[in-house]
Amino acid sequence: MGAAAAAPAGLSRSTEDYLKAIYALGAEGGPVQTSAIAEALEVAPASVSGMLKRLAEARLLEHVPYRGVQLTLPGRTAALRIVRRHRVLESYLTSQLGYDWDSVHEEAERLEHAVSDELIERMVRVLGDPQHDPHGAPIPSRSGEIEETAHVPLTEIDPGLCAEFRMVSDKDPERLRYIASLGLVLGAEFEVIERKPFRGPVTICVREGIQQVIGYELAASLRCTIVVEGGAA
Amino acid sequence: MGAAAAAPAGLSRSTEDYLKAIYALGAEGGPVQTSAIAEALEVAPASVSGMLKRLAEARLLEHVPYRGVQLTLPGRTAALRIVRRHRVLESYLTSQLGYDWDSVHEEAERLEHAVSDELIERMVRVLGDPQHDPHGAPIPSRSGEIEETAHVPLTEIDPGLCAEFRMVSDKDPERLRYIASLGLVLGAEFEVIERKPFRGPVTICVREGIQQVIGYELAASLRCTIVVEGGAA
DNA sequence: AAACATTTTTAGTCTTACCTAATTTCTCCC
DNA sequence: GGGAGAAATTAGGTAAGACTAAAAATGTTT
Repeated sequence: MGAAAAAPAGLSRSTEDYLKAIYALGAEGGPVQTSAIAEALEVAPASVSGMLKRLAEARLLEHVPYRGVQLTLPGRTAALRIVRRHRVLESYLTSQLGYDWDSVHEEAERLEHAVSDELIERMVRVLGDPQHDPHGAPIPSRSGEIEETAHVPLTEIDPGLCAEFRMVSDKDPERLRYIASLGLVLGAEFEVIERKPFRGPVTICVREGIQQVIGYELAASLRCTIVVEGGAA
Repeated sequence: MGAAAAAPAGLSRSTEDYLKAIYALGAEGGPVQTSAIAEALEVAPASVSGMLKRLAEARLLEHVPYRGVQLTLPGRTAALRIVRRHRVLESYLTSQLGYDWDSVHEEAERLEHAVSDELIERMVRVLGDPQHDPHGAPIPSRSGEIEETAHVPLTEIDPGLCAEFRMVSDKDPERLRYIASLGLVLGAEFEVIERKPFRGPVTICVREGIQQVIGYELAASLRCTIVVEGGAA
């Protein structure tokens, strides 16, 4: 039973988008609301209701009317297959075709529905089995396992501590360009200098003498791990 | 005026498939019949009639009812854009991702509708501006120009002459595998030994002492150029 | 030129997936 | 416990793109 849970083939582009969105929204396991899906996919809530009925009939999710939805195992497996495709594509486009981390998302978003499993596995082979995409997100395995990320938002790290920048959402190109302009590339280490109250900005020091002030919203999107001084040796 | 004729963006997958099929069928300039399109795309003739009406309304082709269709300049440009994508993809998948010439077609067929122009141009850059796809078909330029091919079917080459294998359709994987198994790779030189009448088989000699007998249908699909003995120096 | 065959088009359905508008359900507050 | 407001669903419509069956145009034969 170790293998994948019969990932259903031949899902429509729309179906794949819904499953992916529901998976992303329901990462914590709780039920996902219609309005959240509507917002994520930029469609009217009524359209979502209609699609949820079809997806529930196909046993890809369970729908409790007026309450929300939850992916079934086959639904989750199908969603993770798309997530794998998306992240492998982002990795490949970045490493082999010169894309920047702010422009790959859009391209991967279209390609993920068109590539074959074989092509994805060929890309994986060329890349040497990458574990994370260019934004630090873990790439699910072929059988649908995904690494648990235990990252902390920058807004929750106490001043004085050192941290490493580990992950950020790939959705907004402008934000990604701005982050890079601050000197924050994946794996960058920095010290938290100050944190203003009431959702105020966070000040960090990326390199000796260079401080950056980061607004709360942006800081909250930066996922980090706290660096233990002298971790090795 | 030198540039492309305003290639319309945002065509549906179906629309792109129709334009590509009509372009391929109408290579000689004559009108293309409904039934030919239906057969090429494996849809009912009635479905083709419906789509032709939409395409004519969009000014992508001219439709004379009961007679046939012909692409307009914008239609031809759009078709050549798809052909370019398809052939660049086939070249890239073969050269960079280890696909064989018999398996690339299917993958390219799906990807051609999903890739951006930017990705295609990036692939072109990695490949060093290839002029032909893995089956010898010319790759249209970005502005929609395409090389005229003046190849001869193997069935029309007289015994005693030497020829070079230049191009073959990418559609049938089994046929491609068989062709390769005969020692016929693109650019291979051979001598025509014998040609039986009444659409009979053609015998060729690929290497000293090794003769191959090729059925008429297959031989007709092999496009070649006649080799002039001692062409250089 | 009439009759038959072929090709194409029209007519009428179906499915997917979206929309707006109207209704229903849930939640929260008084 | 009743009502206001938010959220979700149903109802009814549109567009693309496919289908089958029936009708019309074209071509071929005698």
